[in-house]
Amino acid sequence: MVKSLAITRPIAREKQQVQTGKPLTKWSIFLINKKKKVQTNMTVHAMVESIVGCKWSLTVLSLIRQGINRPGAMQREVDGLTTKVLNERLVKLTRFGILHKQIYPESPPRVEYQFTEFGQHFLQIIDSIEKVQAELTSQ
Amino acid sequence: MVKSLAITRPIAREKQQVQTGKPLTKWSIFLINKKKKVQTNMTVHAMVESIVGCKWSLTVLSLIRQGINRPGAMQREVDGLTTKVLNERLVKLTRFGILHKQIYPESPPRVEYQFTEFGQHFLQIIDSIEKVQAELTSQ
DNA sequence: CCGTATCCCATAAGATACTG
DNA sequence: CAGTATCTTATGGGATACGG
Repeated sequence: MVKSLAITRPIAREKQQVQTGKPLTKWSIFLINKKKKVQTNMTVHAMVESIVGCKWSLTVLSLIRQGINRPGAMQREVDGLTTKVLNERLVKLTRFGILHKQIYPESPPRVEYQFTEFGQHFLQIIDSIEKVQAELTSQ
Repeated sequence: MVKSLAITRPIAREKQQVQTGKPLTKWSIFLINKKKKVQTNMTVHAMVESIVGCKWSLTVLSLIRQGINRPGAMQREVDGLTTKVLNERLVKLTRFGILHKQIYPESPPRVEYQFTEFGQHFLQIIDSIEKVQAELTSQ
């Protein structure tokens, strides 16, 4: 008899965190749930794992920072990025409160994503990655 | 007829990178392979994804920085970290040249991990994560 | 253009047991 | 103590098609 497998992968881990509210460390941050903010015991550490653990997340964040902030444009820019996955990432980053989704009621529909104030904090992490990259390259 | 699934997850991505040598961007760094250094077209971006994407990696790096650098001690410190996964992470981080494995030929055997000079660059990333955490907590 | 839905399968990580 | 091996299962992400 084998016990059921623990939830382990990034997206699953996130769900688990939200459900159980169990912290990895002592801090808490906010996670946006539908229309209200719900406090959960998720850490930046866990958030970073959950985000970076998902393929294309860093790519998407980089793109938006470069000003490529419309889904269609992103897909055109990146080879191999499918609609489904792109949307999953955008939804997730939005749920995390890192991105804000701006919908323009036009025809054809237009949507733009931008960093929230909260999300801007995360850019530091992207920065540090690029900084390391630069350091290692310059040698 | 469905084509074989592309290799997509962190560890798999790493293998793919090493095998094909296809870069995600224009930079190259080193990956330590057995006893010689082999240049491969892996980027810090990809490396970070591959590392952080794996559960417990950040935890392990944090532990080592705190001076908890022996496998047994790590396991005692962290709840839920199994031998198998811990070892997988340590091997990987060592292969990446981020950690150095120091073996003391004693009995009982003693092993200690420490950051390589190369690996110290990565501490910036951990730092930035902790900085963000601190920023978000202090509000 | 934007988003959702379905199908599919290689695989990450937990559980467990075992060796030097 | 350090590390390996085997088994297991839920799931991330690609492919594809469809709807507003």
